[in-house]
Amino acid sequence: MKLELHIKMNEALFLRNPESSELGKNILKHSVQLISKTGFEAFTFKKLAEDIGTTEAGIYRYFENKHKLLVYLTAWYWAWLEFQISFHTNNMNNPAEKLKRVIKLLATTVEDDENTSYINESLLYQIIIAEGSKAYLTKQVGEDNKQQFFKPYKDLCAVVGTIILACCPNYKYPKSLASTIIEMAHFQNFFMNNLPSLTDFGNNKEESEIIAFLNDLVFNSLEKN
Amino acid sequence: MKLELHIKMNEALFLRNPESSELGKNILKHSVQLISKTGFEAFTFKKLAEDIGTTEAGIYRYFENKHKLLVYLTAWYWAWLEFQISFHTNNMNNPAEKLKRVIKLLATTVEDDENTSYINESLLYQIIIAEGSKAYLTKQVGEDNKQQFFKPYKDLCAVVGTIILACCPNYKYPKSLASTIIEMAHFQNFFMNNLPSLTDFGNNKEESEIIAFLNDLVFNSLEKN
DNA sequence: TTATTTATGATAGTAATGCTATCATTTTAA
DNA sequence: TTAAAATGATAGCATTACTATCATAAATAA
Repeated sequence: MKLELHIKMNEALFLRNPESSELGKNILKHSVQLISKTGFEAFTFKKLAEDIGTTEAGIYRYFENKHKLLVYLTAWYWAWLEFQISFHTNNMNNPAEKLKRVIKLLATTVEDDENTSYINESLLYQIIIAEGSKAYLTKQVGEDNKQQFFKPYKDLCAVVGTIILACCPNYKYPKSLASTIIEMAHFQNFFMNNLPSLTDFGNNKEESEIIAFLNDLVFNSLEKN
Repeated sequence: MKLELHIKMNEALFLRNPESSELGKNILKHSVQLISKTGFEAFTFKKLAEDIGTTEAGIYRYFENKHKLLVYLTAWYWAWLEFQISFHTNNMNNPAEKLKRVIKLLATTVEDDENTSYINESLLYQIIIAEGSKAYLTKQVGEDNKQQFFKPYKDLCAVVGTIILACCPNYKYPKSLASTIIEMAHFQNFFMNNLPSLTDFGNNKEESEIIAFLNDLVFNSLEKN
């Protein structure tokens, strides 16, 4: 038995649904590879087209510009992660255990699920860490938000916030703590690997230490309340 | 009496020292205005030159490219902030009070110090919030780091880490907590104003609530240890 | 003061980026 | 089997991201 997970994406993110054709899937697949290789700044539709063996115009039929493509990929990731979380915390009745599991999922390098899709989750995780914030750190964040581009991120944040409240109903900042955990899971990883003196993990570079830090941070806050 | 604070910048950040001439100072002044107005992506040296009333080539004599200029501005900000912190926490002997003061300084919109310089600190603070991470979220972060471009940020982080340790000598993650406070002071502000459902401050949009959140986060962690 | 370096302004030019448009050909769906 | 839709090939254009040249103005040193 093989079930394929399908994530329904916001239609305003693309001109033509990239999941509806081979070329579209290639765009997703190769853009993940190319962005993770060159970084988002140096990434262009021309290079992507050469990579795939199609033309620039071909890419533009699917995505308006590279910003939309980045937003698409990040939205896909957040939606995928929310599913991972709901799957892996299913039937857990202790909210604290649940929250620990969430933190672990957020801060652990994902392995590519070879079968699932044309998207390499492992490379995408690297993109999220290094480029993810660029999806919303723009002047258009307001319009993009109106079009619900960040809904998967907000949904994930809401899910985490709900678990936090389940742990500690009196806690005053569930949503801010949720966004803090999510962002820091990635930033501490980026810092650990690139600016290690901003972290306490420079020597071992172990994800497990980031997880320990986040657990410490979160549970000290929640137990106090 | 009027003392002017002077920040000595890393010479590898510029081709010609922008503080050494009127044109240079204009570049700094107008780039802060223009970046905060248009965002870093839409900001170009051409537009900046028009703004100032000079030519594109003129700007290139000072800065290699706009990335270096952004790194310059962020480095300036971190150095300036470190001074503010050392000034405002001077002679405070209670480390917890000191840390509270630091959090407040990090999360409070700065007012432009009209006199100090050609840099509008208030606008620069907005740039740091919305564009600051882009200074290091690049493929060149390693090389930039080798050239010490992020030293002011790392120094600030070290200062905050030291205060954290003074509060609680057993605490295991002083540097990671420091970078978390610094990043979150800005991200929660950005979220509050642009993606409010990621925070608990969407209704009032008060900086004081961000400060309260960060204090809660930090001191629960430190008191526990 | 003059001579000389140094900074600026004006102008040009070039390769790459970020698109849009057209049209012929192939693929797919009715 | 025919019409519709997707792709490939090519062209073009405005903007971006630079680099180069040369004349002039301003600062400085002899």
